Amino acid sequence: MSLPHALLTALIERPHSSGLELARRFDKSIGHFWQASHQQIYRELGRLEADGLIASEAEAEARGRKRNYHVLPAGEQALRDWLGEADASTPLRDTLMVKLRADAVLGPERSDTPALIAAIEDRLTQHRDKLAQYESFAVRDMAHPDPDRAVRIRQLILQAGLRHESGWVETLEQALERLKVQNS
Amino acid sequence: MSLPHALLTALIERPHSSGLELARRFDKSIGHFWQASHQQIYRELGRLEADGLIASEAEAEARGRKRNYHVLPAGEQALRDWLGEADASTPLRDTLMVKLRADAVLGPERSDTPALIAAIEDRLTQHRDKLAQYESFAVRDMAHPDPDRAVRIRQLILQAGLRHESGWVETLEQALERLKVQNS
DNA sequence: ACCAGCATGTAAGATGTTACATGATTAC
DNA sequence: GTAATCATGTAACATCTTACATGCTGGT
Repeated sequence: MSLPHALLTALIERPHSSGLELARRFDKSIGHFWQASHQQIYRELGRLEADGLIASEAEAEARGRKRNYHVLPAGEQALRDWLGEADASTPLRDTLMVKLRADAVLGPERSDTPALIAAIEDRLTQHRDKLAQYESFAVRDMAHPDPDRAVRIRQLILQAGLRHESGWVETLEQALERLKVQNS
Repeated sequence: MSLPHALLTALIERPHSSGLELARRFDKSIGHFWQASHQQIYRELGRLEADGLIASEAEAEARGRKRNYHVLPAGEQALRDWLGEADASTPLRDTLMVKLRADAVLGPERSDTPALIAAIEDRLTQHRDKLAQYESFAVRDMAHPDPDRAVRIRQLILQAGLRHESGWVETLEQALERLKVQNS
């Protein structure tokens, strides 16, 4: 589970942030590889504060008031310790693979292959859009004349995203090709 | 959510299966792209039966007795209907990306890069193992002389797995390369 | 005074994980 | 008969999603 650590990272990168500001950043940069809703973020910020890893400077603890957090030394240490923990590899887990298998098992007569083709085309559009977005980031990012450590790591993460999306585009294009031939 | 549909697919493929048999198959073929524990499977089988999508032939409803299920017409229809539903694209979501970003944000002095390198090497081993496993499947699968519809779909799914794992191997190798240079 | 948007939360339910409990069957 | 294993579950908890509730702030 990485949400608390993603929040610690985001707060070290930009201290004095509020929950909503963090939620907005999770919709952009961080969100490209770790997603979280604002409800999750508020809950997790509460836990991190209770655990003494972050603190808020809010005088007023009122409901609608902005609360800005910063990371305490214990929080930075927790993040550092976490870097060395082993994590299990993310297994492939995707509904479309299940659908393809269902189509194969049902067979051409009992399946509804045209509907599946439409669903795949929809997904393909999503991945192509994301891929285009990443490519525009890459153009901006690779132009860096003398990238430092942080920039090089960001480039690395971006390349992982590009690989992920172009892999899906390739997979889905192949799927369409095969399903359409067999359906005509 | 695809677990019920994955179970329907598995039960159409091999009717008269019990919960434990399904759980074992989720550790093999189906499990390569959709995972579920036996607890989840039992719970979901109960729901599917309550919803009238599957039925069990067990005379005795006793606790330790084997219960074999089969799919009812309503279940097959539910599966067919599901094929056309749109699914959201699986976003990249991985703890190692968060760790890389944390390392970048902490900077060379405050991070523990050697620990991160060890964690990445551990992950790299996992993905290489999986990749080797998929490659051995591929050798067996691609040898098919005249693949029918079902076999071609299985090959497609396997290629998606290969792409996924080799993508991770590539990403992690790049990460190690960059981190090590900067750490020496 | 009011409204739009900012900001923080609560509640309920689905899903997933971990640990444990219990009955039935088979091999010896 | 008893131990191992097969087979089905329960319980507790963590996570994630969806929908909703409430308070604050700035513009008109």
